[in-house]
Amino acid sequence: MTQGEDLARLAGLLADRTRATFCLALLDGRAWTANELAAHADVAPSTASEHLTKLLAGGLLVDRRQGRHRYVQLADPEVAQLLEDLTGHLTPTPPRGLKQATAGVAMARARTCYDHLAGRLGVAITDALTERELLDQRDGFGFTPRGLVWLKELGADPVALRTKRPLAKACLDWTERRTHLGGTAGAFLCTRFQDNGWIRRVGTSRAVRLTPEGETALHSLLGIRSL
Amino acid sequence: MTQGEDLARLAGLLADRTRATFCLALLDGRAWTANELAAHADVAPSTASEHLTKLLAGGLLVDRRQGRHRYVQLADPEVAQLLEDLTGHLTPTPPRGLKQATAGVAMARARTCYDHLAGRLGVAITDALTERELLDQRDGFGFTPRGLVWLKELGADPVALRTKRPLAKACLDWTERRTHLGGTAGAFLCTRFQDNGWIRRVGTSRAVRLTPEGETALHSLLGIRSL
DNA sequence: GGAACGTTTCGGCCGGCGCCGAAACGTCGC
DNA sequence: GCGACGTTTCGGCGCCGGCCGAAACGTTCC
Repeated sequence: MTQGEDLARLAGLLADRTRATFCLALLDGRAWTANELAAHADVAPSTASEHLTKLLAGGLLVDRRQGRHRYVQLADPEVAQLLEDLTGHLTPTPPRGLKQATAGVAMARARTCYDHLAGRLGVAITDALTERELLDQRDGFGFTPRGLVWLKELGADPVALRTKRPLAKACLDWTERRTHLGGTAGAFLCTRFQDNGWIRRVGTSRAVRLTPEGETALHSLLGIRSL
Repeated sequence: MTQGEDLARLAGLLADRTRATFCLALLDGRAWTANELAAHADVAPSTASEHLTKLLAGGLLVDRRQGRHRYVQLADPEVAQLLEDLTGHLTPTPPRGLKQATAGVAMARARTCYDHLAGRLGVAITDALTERELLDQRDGFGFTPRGLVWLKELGADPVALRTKRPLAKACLDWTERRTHLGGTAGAFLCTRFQDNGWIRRVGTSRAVRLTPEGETALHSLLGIRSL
């Protein structure tokens, strides 16, 4: 009985245009300031502040105060997963206009899913890892011993990756309808690729673009030719 | 941008105590009448009617009119999956009182998840199917040729099970945090078990109880001893 | 036909919520 | 210290949405 109230409370957090826009923006995994979000959702800063306190209190977001700024981001990967689930269940509205259409194409090709890679790029990497027996999807979803070595060779710190959050996690992709690699390993690969200049963010969106260097690197590293 | 509005609209459907209670009740997979739901959520019939039209319009529910009754149920298994996802993300509130506690134990042991079996029973069946190589979880999630024969021997109609909805689908269990069998095959097993008198509903809840006949049947059929 | 029953529509009430602008607070840089 | 800036608090406004009871509609049962 009280379960219904809890569900209503959770849904209520997202049942507002402005708050929903905030959360979707935060799905890029970055920390935003209150002002940025206000501008993005086209509301007054004071309004944004009120919404943020609600989302904070609801446990969907966490904040980090730095000087006169207040950075806010999704509370944890589970929240991101929840949002991905929800957006996946939306009735797909056909894109209006060329701009949105090309943006959709870029997102489908490669994007970040909270803190790891998704889209065709994310799936391709996951497939390649599985094919080379670095990742094992047969029982559970985890790295093989050889896969762990591979991660280490890429510069991963085995200790840093051993947290409460699972190393590898299957994350469902709503454009590909396939699973791709999440977890701390997925996050590591995403930041590593970015640091190496293999991928670059497209504008301020969640879409990313594979650089020429990234293309050759992916080919030599995992045998991925093109998307 | 409009994506935020869509998400808000979807969440808004569940952002009401009464509507959330309706949806959670409908998670048992059965069709309820408007009056039953009104009584269950403790609101006037007229209020329930208004909520139902909203949920209908929102695509979460479908209705079937029969005489002077209006039966309503979840629109499709995807909606059920969405609701399961959401409830799984709720902060688990400790049960208050002995009644709720025992109810929780029964639910954890065996329950229906929309139209198939979940809880320890559901997971045990899925594990047994996998172990006997009737179900294959290695790539994708599907029945092996031998598994299809097994289903047929249980009385499944191969034609009836071949619909747009997948035969086997991995469904995440929020008490066990493991996957169990959904899809048309999962639904078939659930109704078959019920028809055979192997399981019986506990009161009007989603919890089910394994009958003595069911216990011996599960042992001979899949080697499952006890939960 | 008439009574009982499930359902729906309508009006009206009430509370809550999102929004803004103004003002206050804190921090940073000069 | 002072101004600029990001953020928050507070009133106040307006509207939307949930709730009910009364009445109407349709079906079923007798």
